[in-house]
Amino acid sequence: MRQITAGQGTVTNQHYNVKTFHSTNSVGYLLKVSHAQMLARAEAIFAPNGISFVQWMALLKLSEGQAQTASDLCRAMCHDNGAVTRMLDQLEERGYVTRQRSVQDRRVVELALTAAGEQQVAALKPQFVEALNGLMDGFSKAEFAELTRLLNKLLLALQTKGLAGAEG
Amino acid sequence: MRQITAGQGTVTNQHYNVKTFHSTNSVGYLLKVSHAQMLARAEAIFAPNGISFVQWMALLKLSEGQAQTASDLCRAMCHDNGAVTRMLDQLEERGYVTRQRSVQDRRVVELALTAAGEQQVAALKPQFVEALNGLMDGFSKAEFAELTRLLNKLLLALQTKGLAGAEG
DNA sequence: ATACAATAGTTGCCGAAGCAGACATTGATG
DNA sequence: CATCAATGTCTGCTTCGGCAACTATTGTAT
Repeated sequence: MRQITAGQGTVTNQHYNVKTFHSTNSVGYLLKVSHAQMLARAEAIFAPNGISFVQWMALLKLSEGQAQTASDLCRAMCHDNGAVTRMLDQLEERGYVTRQRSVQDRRVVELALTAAGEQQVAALKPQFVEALNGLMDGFSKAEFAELTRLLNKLLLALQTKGLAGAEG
Repeated sequence: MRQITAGQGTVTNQHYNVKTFHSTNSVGYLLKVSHAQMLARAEAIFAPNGISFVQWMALLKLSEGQAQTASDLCRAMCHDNGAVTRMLDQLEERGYVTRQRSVQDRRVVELALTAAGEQQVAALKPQFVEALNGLMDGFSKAEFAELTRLLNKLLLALQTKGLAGAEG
C-alpha cells in the first residue's frame, strides 16, 4: 500500500487523476517540449555568433555576479560539474574568460570575464531580449508576470520537495 | 537598424528590457532549470523499473493513441528521428513494442504495444501522477490551471512564431 | 513511363552532458 | 599532530540527442 507523501506532508490537491491523466496535460511534458523548442530557437540565434546558449548563459551569470567560480556556475545553471569545466576550457580558449587559482582557498579557481567576454554578453543581450519579447508578444503583462511567478514557484517546489515517490 | 518583428507583426509588449534584464527572470532560463530538475526527478522514479523517462513517455504516447508510427512519435514527443529509431530498438528488444511494416504504405512501420508494454504504462502511471501531484501540491487549482494554460500558450507561440531575430 | 520531390525509417558521426573516480586542499575532530 | 569528512576542480567513460547522409517507397508532374 503506497503512502502518498511529498516531502513534508500528505497531498491534498489532486490536480492529476490516473483515470483522466493525459500526457499532453503533464507539466513535465509541457516543460520538456517548450524547453526543447525554445533551446533550439535560442541556439539558432547564438550560432551565427559562434557561441552556444549555455556558453552565453555562463558568461551572463559571470557578468551578473551570480558566479565567481566553476562550482558557482554549476549551481547557478543547474549544470554538470564536468561539463562546466569543459565549457570553461572553451570559453578560456576563446578569450572570454580567465581562470586564476585563489590564494585564500587554493582549491578554488576564480573566474573573470575578459573585455571580449563582457562585450559578447553586451552584444548579444539585446538580441536575446528582443527575441524573448517577440515570443511573448501575445502575452499580456499580467499573463507574463503570472507565468514567471508560477515557474519560479515550481522551481522552488522542485528544489525543496522534489518529486514524491523517488525515495520509496 | 534592426527591425523588431516576430513572425506576423511588430512587438508591442516589451516584457523584458535590456537594462533591467536578469538571467533568473528569463522564461528560457526558468524553463531550462525547471525542466532539468523535473527530468532528473522523473528519471529517479523510472530508473528502478529499468526504463527511462523518454522511453516511458513513448509507451504512453502509443498507449494514448497519439502515435502509430515512428514519425508520429518524433512529432508528438518533439524528439529526434534517429534517437526515436534507437529508442524503439531498445523497447522492441525488451518486448514492450512490436514493429511491423505497413502493407498500405511500405515505408511506414506500424508500432504496437505488447501486453508487457501496456502493463508497464499502467504500472508506472499511478506513480508518475502521484509524483506530479506531490510536486504541485502547493499550487491551488487556479494556479495549476493557469500554469498549464500559459505553458500551452507559450508552446503555441513557439510553434507558430518561434524566436524573432533567428532569421535576421 | 520517366523523372523528381517528398516522406519514412535507418545508420554513422559528433558534440555535449551525466556519472564516477581521482587529486588537491581545507576545515573539523580525535 | 593525525585522521577524516567535505569541497573544488579536473578527467575518463558512457550515453544520448542533433545532424547529415542514405535507402526505400510513394505521389506528382512532365
